[in-house]
Amino acid sequence: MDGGSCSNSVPGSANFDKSRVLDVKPLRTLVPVFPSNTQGPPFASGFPPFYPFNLPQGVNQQTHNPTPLRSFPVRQPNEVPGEQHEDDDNYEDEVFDDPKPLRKRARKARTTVASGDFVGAIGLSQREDGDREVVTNVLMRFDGLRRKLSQLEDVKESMKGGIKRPDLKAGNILMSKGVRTNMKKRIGAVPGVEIGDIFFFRFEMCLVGLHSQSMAGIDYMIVKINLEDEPLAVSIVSSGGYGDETEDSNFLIYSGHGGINKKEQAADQKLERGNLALERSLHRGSEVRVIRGMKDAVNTSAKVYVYDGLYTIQESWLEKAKSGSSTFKYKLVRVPGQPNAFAIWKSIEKWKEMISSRVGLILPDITSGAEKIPVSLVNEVDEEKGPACFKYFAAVQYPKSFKLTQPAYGCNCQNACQPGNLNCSCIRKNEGDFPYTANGILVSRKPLIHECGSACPCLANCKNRVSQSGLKIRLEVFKTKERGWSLRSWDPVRAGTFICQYAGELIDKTSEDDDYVFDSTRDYESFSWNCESGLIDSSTDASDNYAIPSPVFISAKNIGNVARFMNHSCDPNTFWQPIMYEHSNESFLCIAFFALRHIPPMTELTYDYGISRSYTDPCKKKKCLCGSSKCRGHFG
DNA sequence: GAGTGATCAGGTCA
DNA sequence: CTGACCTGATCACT
Repeated sequence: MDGGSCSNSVPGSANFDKSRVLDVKPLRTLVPVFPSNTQGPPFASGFPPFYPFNLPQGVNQQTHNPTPLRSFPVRQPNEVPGEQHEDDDNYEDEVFDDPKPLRKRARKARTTVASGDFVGAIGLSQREDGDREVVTNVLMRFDGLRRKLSQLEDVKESMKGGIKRPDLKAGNILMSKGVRTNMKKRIGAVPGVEIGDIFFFRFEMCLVGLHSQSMAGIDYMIVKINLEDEPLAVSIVSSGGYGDETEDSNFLIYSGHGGINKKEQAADQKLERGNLALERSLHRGSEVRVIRGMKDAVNTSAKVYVYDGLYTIQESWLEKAKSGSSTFKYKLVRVPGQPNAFAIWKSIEKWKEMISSRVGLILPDITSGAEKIPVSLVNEVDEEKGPACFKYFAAVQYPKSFKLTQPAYGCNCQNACQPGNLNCSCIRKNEGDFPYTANGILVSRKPLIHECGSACPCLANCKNRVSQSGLKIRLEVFKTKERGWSLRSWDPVRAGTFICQYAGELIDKTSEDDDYVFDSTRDYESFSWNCESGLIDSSTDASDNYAIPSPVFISAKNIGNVARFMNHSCDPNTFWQPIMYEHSNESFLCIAFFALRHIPPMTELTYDYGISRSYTDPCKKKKCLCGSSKCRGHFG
């Protein structure tokens, strides 16, 4: 890819009111950065192929990719940030040790107008009223920062005390920097937030203006009606703490707040604040946004929140709890005509209990047990009984010739590799970063991630083996109306979650009649995913706009896994990440897919197929049917 | 182990 | 400025 291009479409780049941008902080420079430092395998100098594959250098590499990859040397203590840190332009804390502060400032001024991308403040008008793009942008930046803070906390874990709340820290930082939207409270829909959107932290809903209380379940605002101030509810979060009735997806019995004392006995609830606002909303027939919270099926200690659209309050009453104290109850009814959201979750619950209740089910498990959890095959749109024949295999098949001849070496950690332990050679290979958070979420995209393998003595519960542990989310292969078979998840998927590898046969190069090929040499649209630098002092991650290196071709035509069903989208919700690990004294490379953002259940999983550089005939490109607003029209 | 309760340091907004 | 509040991570305990 052209790592230096600034014209790519990054979330949040298009519709900013530039005149109102207060503080635009460009991350990327206009000029490609050529690192002089050439240490640090595997992409140290120029453009080598992936470590074990010494394929002849393809034509595409030289002619179409003049930008060398940046290297990722481990930053030495006292190392003066040089050329390679130009991306950190907004890194005020580092300016003092920059040998060329003047030039830096000049560059900043020059690139201000061209920026307006992932990094930078949100325009004032968009802080008040957002749209889909800003909402996505804010959420991506929140999670990037949260993951980074989480990674830093994991390192400090040995130090006692200090409860880990990266979500609060990240939210606090973004709030103070003005990285938020829909600050104006409103009754009814919030621009840019869609019914069915999912959230994993209360702060995410604060930042996009869906529910601006970080803890409280009822959010309300004072509305002037006939010159009188009246509190009206704007949104509620039902998360189970008060024993709400949530069985029917069209109704909800919600309890008022208060009355729960930690030490003393439960007290009567009072008709004040949120309770009063709900009462007034009932009288006025005012609509209330409802967010339903429940346990995350994948990470049972965490919670997921679904925005389930607008409800009206039908009735309210006072109920005696077991303790004898009285509690307010509100019956909310879903406004008809809205797309299903929570109802889908309820259906999935049923399918999980009894697979035969899934309408259109062809096979309960297309993997025939090759994966730890089943992948069902479903067709709800026509009569086709399944995709063309292929052999299901969960991993890549490596031909002999590709196997590494050099001896592999793993780490020598005894139990599980500990973040921050620089004696662990696997961590050192990752520039000192542990690639995943404690619950297995990818922190940052990198040119290559090194996982522990069987050459490492650490135990199988080592957290640095995420891509080797098989499927964790419940997937379904399904027939689409226009785009053949596709893949989606029954479980909600949070950003950075490992989805699957691209399994298949490793081949020399692609043949043009193979629709099931993964080809790393294509042109891929760049995008930002990592934590932007400048938000936290210790953020040393380079921009993730690195060029995609090295030829890797995997054909899933005859042998493959679920990944072969993933369709292309110009606005994808997953991305691929090269991962290397060692096994039986040999190194293996795999392509792993991770969630780019939070993905609600039953949403089609897609990635960017890229555009082949070897086609001279543009007619061979395929017409794109992704339907996104960012659609480039074709792919392949 | 998985599920639950207790505990505690944290945020924002009114 | 204080305090209420349907947090989220962790640990002890079934």
